Amino acid sequence: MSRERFKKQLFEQFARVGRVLANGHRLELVEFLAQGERAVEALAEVTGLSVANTSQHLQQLRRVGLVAARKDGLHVYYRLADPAVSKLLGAIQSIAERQFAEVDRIVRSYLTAKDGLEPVSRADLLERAARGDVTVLDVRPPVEYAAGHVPGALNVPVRELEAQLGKLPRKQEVVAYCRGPYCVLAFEAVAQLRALGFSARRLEDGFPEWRLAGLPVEESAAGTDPGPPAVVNTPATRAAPLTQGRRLRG
Amino acid sequence: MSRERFKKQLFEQFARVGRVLANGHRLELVEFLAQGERAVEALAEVTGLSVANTSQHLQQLRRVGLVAARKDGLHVYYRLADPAVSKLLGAIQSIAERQFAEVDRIVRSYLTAKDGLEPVSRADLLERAARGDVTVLDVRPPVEYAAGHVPGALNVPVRELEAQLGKLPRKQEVVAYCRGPYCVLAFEAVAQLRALGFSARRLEDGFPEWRLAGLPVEESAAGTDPGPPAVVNTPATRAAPLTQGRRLRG
DNA sequence: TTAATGTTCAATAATTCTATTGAATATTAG
DNA sequence: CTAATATTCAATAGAATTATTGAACATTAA
Repeated sequence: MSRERFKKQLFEQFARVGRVLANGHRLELVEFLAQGERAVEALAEVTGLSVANTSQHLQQLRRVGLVAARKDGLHVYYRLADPAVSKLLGAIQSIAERQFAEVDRIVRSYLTAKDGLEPVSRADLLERAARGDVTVLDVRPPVEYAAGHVPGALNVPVRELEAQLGKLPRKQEVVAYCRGPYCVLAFEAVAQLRALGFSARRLEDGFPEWRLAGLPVEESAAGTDPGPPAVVNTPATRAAPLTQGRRLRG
Repeated sequence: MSRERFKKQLFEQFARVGRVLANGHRLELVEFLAQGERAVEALAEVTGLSVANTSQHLQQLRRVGLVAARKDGLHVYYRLADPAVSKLLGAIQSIAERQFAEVDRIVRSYLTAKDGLEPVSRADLLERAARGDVTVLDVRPPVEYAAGHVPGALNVPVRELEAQLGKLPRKQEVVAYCRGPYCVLAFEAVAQLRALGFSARRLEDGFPEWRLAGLPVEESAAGTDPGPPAVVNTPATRAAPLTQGRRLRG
């Protein structure tokens, strides 16, 4: 094999990974999977894609080793193949962020209020939580909360926020978080709370980054919905063949 | 703006970066640019693309902020916009590597000899170089050598290796390196040297990774070819508009 | 000014990717 | 066994990406 051909083949392999990162829906799937494993239908709902289409995107992700899958009964649960995938997504986001005024513009145009939205750093939150002078608010759905959350965090999904205001002390600052720097749930919660007179800010990034940073994580059953088995991101079971001996139809 | 629309737009922005990483030639360009800046024609030669095509690929890389460009006289010099881009490429390569038996197969099928090709770690090389019991061999072209190399390394391009064997002491092990883990020059040099009876191994990864690791770098004029100005990877000058006031033709 | 050079632009055909549709497959429950 | 469910497969039309071509542009030198 000539050196030129060798190089072409090699970079073609690398590009296969790149191609899979070239679609917004797939990146969204990766972001969502960063929290733990999910079945196809749930992923379809989050992204707004059809189930069939979601399945195809997931298989592309799986083919290049970005996600892994595990079959349990009727469901196939997907998860990130490696925490490094989360970092890869972060790198892409940060490059996009740095480059595109547009990313900033989109974020800002969604957030009507501009001031006071500086996020709280993980270190600050950890310290203030230890002193007990802050209310930590997890605005993700109970399923995700159950799979792991910041110790001591209250779980109030955004939809129920207004109904459950009573849970929140008014004297302390509220720090809200959700899935990651671009998960809009926390933005929304902060906006709502501030509109209601609370002092509220976002945590920098979100829960996956908290976990990645090696900070303490609490796991517990959620009150309402047990959700899928709370096996979170264990890269132990490698992608076994999902279809046994199925072949093209003659 | 609804939350769904907001998310779609955001991930579409991220996917713009992903799309640019979806092509083998562009990844190859990034790998080559990891060593320092290069003019378009040189990049076209390395990748085997036409100049026009290379230019278009480079502009795609530039549009999403992966590379930056600087115009000097007739030439436009491209460079990585940020060392983080090098890491991003590395992440993609490592995922591809982990997933594809094929990547391994390609590499191995190019290397006829399998044994003794375990690379030398950077730490080992640094230590042994200090003791002087190893010959460090930089097999990249003189231009690249001049822009920065491992201290004390001899620069003998692969093509001239056989002619310049006299420079190499036979009693010491030779450690060869080039651009990165997938640069084939070092593989070739090692294969040649071993065939000639030398004890030879590769350095793990290559020079860009050496530099990224913060290890000492020596810069010097190359013997033969001064090459382009040896400004290496300074993210200081941001991409100024390259075309001044040029418009579509009526 | 003109000529030469390095780079970029614009249009095009060939290839590749995407979402949709409806059918096929595996698993569980009855 | 049959029915119901979750997922995957396969075919297809519409959209996007790629390499090629030749021309246009910007810079330097004469």
